[in-house]
Amino acid sequence: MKEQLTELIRNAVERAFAEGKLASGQTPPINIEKPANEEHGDYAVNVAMQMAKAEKKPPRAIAETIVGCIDDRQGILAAVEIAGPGFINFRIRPEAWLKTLGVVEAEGEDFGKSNVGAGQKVQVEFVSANPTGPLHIGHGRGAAIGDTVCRLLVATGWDVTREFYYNDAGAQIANLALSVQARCLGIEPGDTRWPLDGYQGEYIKDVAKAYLAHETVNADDQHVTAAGDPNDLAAIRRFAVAYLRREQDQDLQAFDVHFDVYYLESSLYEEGRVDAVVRRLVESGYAYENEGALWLRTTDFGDDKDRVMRKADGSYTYFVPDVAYHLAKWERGFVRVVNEQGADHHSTITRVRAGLQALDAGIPKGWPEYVLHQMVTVMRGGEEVKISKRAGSYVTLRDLIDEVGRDVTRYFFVMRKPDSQLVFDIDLAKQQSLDNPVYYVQYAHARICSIYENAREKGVTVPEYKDADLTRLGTPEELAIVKALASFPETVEGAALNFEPHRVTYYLQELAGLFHSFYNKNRVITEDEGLTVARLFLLKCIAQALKNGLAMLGVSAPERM
RNA sequence: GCGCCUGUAGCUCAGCUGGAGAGAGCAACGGCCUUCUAAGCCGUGGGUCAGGGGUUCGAAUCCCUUCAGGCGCGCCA
Repeated sequence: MKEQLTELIRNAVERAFAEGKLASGQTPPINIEKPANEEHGDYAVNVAMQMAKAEKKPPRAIAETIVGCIDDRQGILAAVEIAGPGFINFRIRPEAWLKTLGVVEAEGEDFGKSNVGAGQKVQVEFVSANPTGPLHIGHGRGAAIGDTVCRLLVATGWDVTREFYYNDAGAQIANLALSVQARCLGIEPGDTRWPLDGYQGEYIKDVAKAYLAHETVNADDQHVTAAGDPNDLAAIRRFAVAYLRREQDQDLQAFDVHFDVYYLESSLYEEGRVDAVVRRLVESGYAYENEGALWLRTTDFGDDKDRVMRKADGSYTYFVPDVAYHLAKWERGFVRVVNEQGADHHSTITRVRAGLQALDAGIPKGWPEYVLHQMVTVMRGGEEVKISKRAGSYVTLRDLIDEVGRDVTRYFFVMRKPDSQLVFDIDLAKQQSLDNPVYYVQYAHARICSIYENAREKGVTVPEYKDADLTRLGTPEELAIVKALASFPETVEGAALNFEPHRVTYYLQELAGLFHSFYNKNRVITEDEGLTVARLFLLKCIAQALKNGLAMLGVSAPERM
């Protein structure tokens, strides 16, 4: 609908130019918006105001001219008015609105999708937790946002690769191996032989026990049988990584999050990519030696200080493999790369981009893109639950899913703009009431299914578009629903474009609210067969939109609650 | 001290990339079930959009600044 109207206006402006009624010859971008006030119609456009300067005419006069040039061949307009400082307000004919329901049926599960991505490759990296412990709440938010962004990109026509990157060989992993080894040998935290900054969590004991028992673990990307020898540190490391990767996989599966690629930091070293990147950076002239270390002049690319690449001890800082990894992404042909990560790592953005620019590899300045999410605080019984890895008091993602369910967890994590901090209220999440927006939306879907059931018992089947006489619909509540349905694709597109899944949750709550309101005011199944069929069809469209929207969030649409 | 994020109703938060007397949910108060799920609906009250400047025909939205909160500022990842 919005698109049709945009064309109509653009044509009108161009016709005005062609007929010499307007002089500037420059068509500004047509911004159509939905006025907050209903008296201002269904849509409003501000072109006349935007053109005022170039035309050297008052906006209202320009508006008059444009309106005079509108050629509404399809007859979608009921009224056009010029209002306020120069807005052109449009009212769409109810029949035109109702026609959009045909689209909902025709597209079915695809309703809401579009093809702005045109099948181009995009890679989304998210979670990327190191295998040193179970996934915690922060990873959960990242997983929910990242996966939803992927679903939204798929829905808007992109060819999406989901990728998980992790460090399987660095200092932290060495520390992990030492911690497991200590447990194998019966050493406890606090013991003088306990490794410095060792991982103290209970789960380390489980890893040690499994290792000593020669267990075999199969993770998505790791398959290792334990050697069982507490003196073989390398074997312990391999086993511990696989074990904890498997744990994380189970968490992710419980969350319905799946990856296409697991990328190992160690492979960057094995394939010589890290050395190659350092060489290229030295050749490009942005590197220099100082105090025994090799530095990169990242300040040339907006960083606030230069960064060390190779430490005095000869090893690399983490940011070098990071650059190598992103160069590899670029070479794999991703025109777009999106990194979803916690905002506490935001300083890596400048560094990674600076490193890539210093390569002179023709990588665009703003590549890769980032979605950063702010911290999550967990509340239970009105008190904050502290998350401390070292102390072992630990709210894991799996604990949360087990306690409140996958649907609620996913929904809550994407309910807020990633930029704002999130308070996860476990008590609220567990409530099966109107306080809980997930159930509110799901209930609308279930309610519609229940009405279907009822209709079936009375011998009425769910109708198709061609069976329904939609002119029977026309109450304000019904039209409000139809208009909301028509705006679903725009909502999805906006959410995908801005990496803002919360827009979908707000949309769904609004649509569910419109339905509940309609339901309380009207009966669907009545003696009036024509009206019954028309309304059943409207409900079918609502259910479709709810289901499709929930699917984009990875949340189920139950038929019964 | 510097960088990023945030500041909107008592609480939790939207505000469609600058539009037309500022919205939703919860909480408070008052109503609606012999009829398709009351896990629902309807109504009422509630605001210096943190403060101050600026740009603009027009600012919660953009720029500057002050204040408050969070995160980050390693030859850690």
